[in-house]
Amino acid sequence: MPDRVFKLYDTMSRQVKELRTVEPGHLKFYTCGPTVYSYAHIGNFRSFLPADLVVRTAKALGWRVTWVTNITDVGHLTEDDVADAGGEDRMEKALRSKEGEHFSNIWDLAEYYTNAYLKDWSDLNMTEPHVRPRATQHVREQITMTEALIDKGNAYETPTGVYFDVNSDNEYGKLSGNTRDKLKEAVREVVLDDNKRQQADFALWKKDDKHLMQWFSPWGWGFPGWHIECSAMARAYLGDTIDLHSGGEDNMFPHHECEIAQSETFTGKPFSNHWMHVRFLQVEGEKMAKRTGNFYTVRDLIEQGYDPLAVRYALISVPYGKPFNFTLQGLKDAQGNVERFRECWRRVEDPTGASGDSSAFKRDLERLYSESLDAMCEDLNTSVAIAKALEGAKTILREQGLDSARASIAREFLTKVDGLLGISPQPRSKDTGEPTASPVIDGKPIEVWIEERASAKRAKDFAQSDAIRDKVSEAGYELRDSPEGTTWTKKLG
RNA sequence: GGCGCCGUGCCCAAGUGGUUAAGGGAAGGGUCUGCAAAACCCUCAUUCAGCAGUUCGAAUCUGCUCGGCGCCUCCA
Repeated sequence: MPDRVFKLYDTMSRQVKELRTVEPGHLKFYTCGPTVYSYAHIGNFRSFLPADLVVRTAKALGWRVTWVTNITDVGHLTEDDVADAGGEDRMEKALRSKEGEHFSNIWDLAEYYTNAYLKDWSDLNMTEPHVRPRATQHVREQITMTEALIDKGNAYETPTGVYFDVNSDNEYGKLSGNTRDKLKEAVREVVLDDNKRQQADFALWKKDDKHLMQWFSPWGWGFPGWHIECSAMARAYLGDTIDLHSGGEDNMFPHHECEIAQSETFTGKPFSNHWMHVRFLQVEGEKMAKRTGNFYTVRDLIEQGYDPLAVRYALISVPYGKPFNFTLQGLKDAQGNVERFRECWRRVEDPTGASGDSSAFKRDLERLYSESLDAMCEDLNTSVAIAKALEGAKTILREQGLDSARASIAREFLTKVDGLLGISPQPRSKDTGEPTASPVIDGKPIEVWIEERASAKRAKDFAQSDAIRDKVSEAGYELRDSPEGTTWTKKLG
């Protein structure tokens, strides 16, 4: 296999460039995770999925990967008048609006939504990171870092908290282009906080002895600022300089800008050598919003009968740097293609064909996998990578019956493609457990209808069997006959 | 006001200087099947928003026009 170069767009240098690792063959990668104040929505996962694809691609290249992605379980503030200076804590707000539903306190709320997030993550077949640190478990490191920044003259204490002095960092603004001069010219209305040296200064620590989550610090009771958690956790697990840092495009400023300022003034070394940002998605051509009714969580879509892998497929079908319009039609298209991979696996598990020369078959599949990996190395060109994988699926399905040699070749292809893209699911042993509840139609479970239809078919009473099919169909389910019997699936809305 | 993205067949979409403009969906035809589904085969852009220019050569580069969108201290 020729040595491949893994290229990714780098926000800092504004160009596609090779992803290099400080330690040869070992990628150290940090991804900003969600604040767990509600269910994560498909937009959250649209931005996490490319990180998963970076990890998969790096592994396919034979690299070792250490991937850290955090969970922000202490809320940052809702008001943006002045950098982190005011507003309401997002998690406290969520607790108040949802109090009495499930949660007795804010820690329960964080725990509940953390678990929901982890379930969605796993449903979408995302790679497990090596560490998934939580902000509340690293407050000590955040305090230590804040103290050091005060000592170095990069931060100062006021009656309301500790702030980072952006004037002490000449490079502030290098990622987003929001340099200190430009920030002064910002046209937005801002409320000046007299406690701060300049409005662009952001909080490292907020003094607040009323906050629902508070810790004791050298500055009294309070809680850490939003940006400092990622600096502290990235350093704790990956060291002073990491190879790659990713997040949604909104993270670029202020979050990542502030992380860079904190980390680089603290260590005196580069924080991350490569920056990746994912564009926000739209839904049915509009910004996703609860108000417009186009707001989806992963569990919403699964509830509606969509395959979680189809959701994954749809969300990665367009490269991460392009505007992406998520549509239900696109999701249906995705579902059909995921089914196609499933059909490939069925045939691989049950080879029936006569043996013959399989060398061309092998050569084609090896080439297609290689082209798929090439595409991923070109700034994660998932459109092309998926197209190559699908060509492989068609190559497999074209063989009327696979002999054992071809089945083995096909199995290797499907396994490798699944490792790279995660959309060609190797069937787990005897299904995934969790039997789906049988729907009841006109007072009878669907299994009874299937049995009655089978009897009608045996009696050649096709009018009756078709009537049953229609009845089940009207109830929203589809029957599918196969040599092994009849199965049912929920029809998609 | 600043920064940036996009406009390719009925729909989604890859391609960013040079052989036949990927792939998926839909649609039409066919094979198979009691029906349905699945699967396979065939058909489906002389053309890339418009105009002007650079070039031997442009969907790809430059300029302008029209249209859609994102970010700029809540947000993935």
